[in-house]
Amino acid sequence: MRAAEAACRARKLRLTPARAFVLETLLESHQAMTAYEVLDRLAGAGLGSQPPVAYRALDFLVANGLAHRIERLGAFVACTHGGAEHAAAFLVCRRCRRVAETALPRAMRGLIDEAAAGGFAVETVVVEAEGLCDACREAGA
Amino acid sequence: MRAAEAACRARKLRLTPARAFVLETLLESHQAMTAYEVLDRLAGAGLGSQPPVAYRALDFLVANGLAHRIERLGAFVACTHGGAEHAAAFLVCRRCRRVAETALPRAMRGLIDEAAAGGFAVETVVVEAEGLCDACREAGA
DNA sequence: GCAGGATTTGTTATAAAGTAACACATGCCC
DNA sequence: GGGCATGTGTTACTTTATAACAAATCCTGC
Ligand SMILES: [Zn+2]
Ligand SMILES: [Zn+2]
Ligand SMILES: [Zn+2]
Ligand SMILES: [Zn+2]
Repeated sequence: MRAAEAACRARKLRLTPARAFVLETLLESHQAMTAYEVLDRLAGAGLGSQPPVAYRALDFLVANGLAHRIERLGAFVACTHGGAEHAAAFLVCRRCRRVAETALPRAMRGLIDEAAAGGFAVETVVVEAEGLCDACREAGA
Repeated sequence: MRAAEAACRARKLRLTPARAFVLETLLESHQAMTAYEVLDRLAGAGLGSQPPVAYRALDFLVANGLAHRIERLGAFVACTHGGAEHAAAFLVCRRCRRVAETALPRAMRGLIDEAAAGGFAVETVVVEAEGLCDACREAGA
């Protein structure tokens, strides 16, 4: 959180109350949250009750690398890197929706270069591994 | 298409009229199609007009490796491998929604092994590179 | 301080994507 | 041809996401 605030100051981004609240909410949740779950929290805090409020805050956080959208779940998680420039991969538990962020394998370069050779200009890469986390595996599939 | 029919016979899968129609539709479309676009075609062919009709056919095709869901788009493409067992990565044009299927980099193994070492059992991996295809890049961003 | 532009918020309404549930039909095995 | 699995038709609904536009707020240069 501190890191995020610092990153926003450094980049002259406005971490408004709603945005800060959403980021804190994501940081405290240990699972991916849908926009509507976030919206519930916002409503509870009196910061807005309509979908666009949640989507706007989330869009801001994602655009500035403070949060990530997990495509597989249509849900969001706080970034664990405090917003520094980075490419990430995710381990997504299909049972509890817990998400671990890891470094994007260097080997992905190969894919990008190959694509470029074929005329395709890669801008972003989504890597999401779905499976079962430790706790869920022990608890039974 | 021939390959898909053969694969279904070999695996005792029922490629019913609706399923075959959806697969053909995807094969002929050179872009990813949403479930509702598929549904429109189905309706046009008199094969059903309600969302579950499209989703059931698509679920069948995806479950059996004859089509893939592009998470980034919430849309579907026919597999270019005729259903043989395989892990794929995708190059997704954000402008025209054209999708190219490529082999999943062998290096992804590293990610999977690393996850396993951390107690996470990977079952499937989604790799989608988003960017601009050759044609769209030339036409201007 | 304050005009004027850019950004952010509040709100309504609507679009798009996906699923639950259940009755009915169809194929398949014996 | 009885019984069971699989597939279909349909209704209704949930979840996810955006368009559009007016009001408020912030910044910047004067
Ligand atoms: Zn991150
Ligand atoms: Zn889990
Ligand atoms: Zn494929
Ligand atoms: Zn394109």
